[in-house]
Amino acid sequence: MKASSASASSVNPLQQLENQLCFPLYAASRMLTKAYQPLLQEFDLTYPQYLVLLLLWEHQERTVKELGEHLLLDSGTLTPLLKRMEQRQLISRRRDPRDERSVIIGLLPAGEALRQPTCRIPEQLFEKMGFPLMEFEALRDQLNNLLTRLR
Amino acid sequence: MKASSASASSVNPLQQLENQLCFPLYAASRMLTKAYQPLLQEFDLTYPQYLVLLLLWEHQERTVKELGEHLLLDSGTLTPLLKRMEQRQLISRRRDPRDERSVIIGLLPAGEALRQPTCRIPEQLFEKMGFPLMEFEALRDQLNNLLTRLR
DNA sequence: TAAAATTAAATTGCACACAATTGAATTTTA
DNA sequence: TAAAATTCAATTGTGTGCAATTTAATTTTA
Repeated sequence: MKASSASASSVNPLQQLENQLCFPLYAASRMLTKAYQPLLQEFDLTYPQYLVLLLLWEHQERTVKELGEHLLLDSGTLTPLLKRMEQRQLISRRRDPRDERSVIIGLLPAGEALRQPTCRIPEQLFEKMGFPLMEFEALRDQLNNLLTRLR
Repeated sequence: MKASSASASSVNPLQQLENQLCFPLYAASRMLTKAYQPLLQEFDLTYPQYLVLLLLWEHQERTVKELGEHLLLDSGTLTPLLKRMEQRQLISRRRDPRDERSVIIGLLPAGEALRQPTCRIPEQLFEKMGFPLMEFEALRDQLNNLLTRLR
C-alpha cells in the first residue's frame, strides 16, 4: 500500500459520494429539473420561473419577500428573474403604496394564460419517471421533512 | 367566487409546491449545500469543488469525462471550475498522451493536504442536522434509487 | 486508407444562486 | 420625536449549470 496515494481500503466511507445525503440530493435535483426542461421550454419558462407562476396561480399577488419565503430564494436571485418575467408581460412589479419598501408581484393575463396549458406537466413528469406512487409520496414527504429541519 | 382569480378550491393540487417532488428536492438540495458552506469556506472550497476532491481522493487521477460521469456535470461546468482549482494548485490538468482528446485531472499536494482536515465535515453536518440515522439512510437510498431512474 | 462519424474538451451565451453591500423606507427605542 | 435599528429590494461580484456550437483527435466505415 502506497502511503501517499488513496487506496480503496483507506477511503473514509463518509467521504464517498454514494454514502452522502447531499450528493444524491444535489444530483437528483438537477436531473429532475432537467427532466422538466423539455416540458417547460415549450412555454419558454425556466424551472424557477415556473415555480413563481405556481405561487401566483394560487394567489394573484405576492410580494418579493413572500415569494422568497416560499421558494427559499433571496432578492439577489428573484429580482433579475422577476424582471425577465416582467419584460415578457407575464407579471407586473410595483411598490406597495402602504409600504414602499415592498414590491408586489402581480399575475398578468399572459401569466394566467399559461395556467391551463401547463397544468398537466406534473403528471406528465410523474408518468415519464415511472416512479411508483408509494415511493414518490414517501420520498416527497421525507424531503419535506428534511426541508423543515433545514429551514 | 371570482371567475378570474385563483381561489383555493380551484387550485390543481398537483400544481402546489408541497405536493410536488421536484420542489422539495430543489429546495432541500440548495439548503443542504448552504449548510455545507460554512464548513467548506474555511478551506475556500465550493460544494462542487469539494465533490471533485472527494473523487480525486479515491483515485488520484480522473479524466474530465470520468468526473463528469460521476458528478453528472458536463465540460461546460467542469472546465472553468477545474481551471479555478488548477490556479490554486489543488489539481493538475494535462492531456492524455495516449488520447489527446482527454484531459487528465491529477491531485496535487495542496489538494491532498485538504483531505484530513475536511474528513469530519460529513459527520459534522449530519450532527448539525439532527436527522435520525434511519431516516437519513432511507432518504439517501431512495434518492440514489431516484437518481438511477433519472440517469 | 481516405472520408465520414464519433468523441472529448473548450467556448459561448444565458440564467440562476448566493454572499455581501447599498439605499430607501419603516419601526423601534431612548 | 429624533436617532438607532430593522426591513426590503436592488445591486455587485463570483461561481456554478447547461444548451448549443466549435475544434481537435480518434475511430469507424466505405
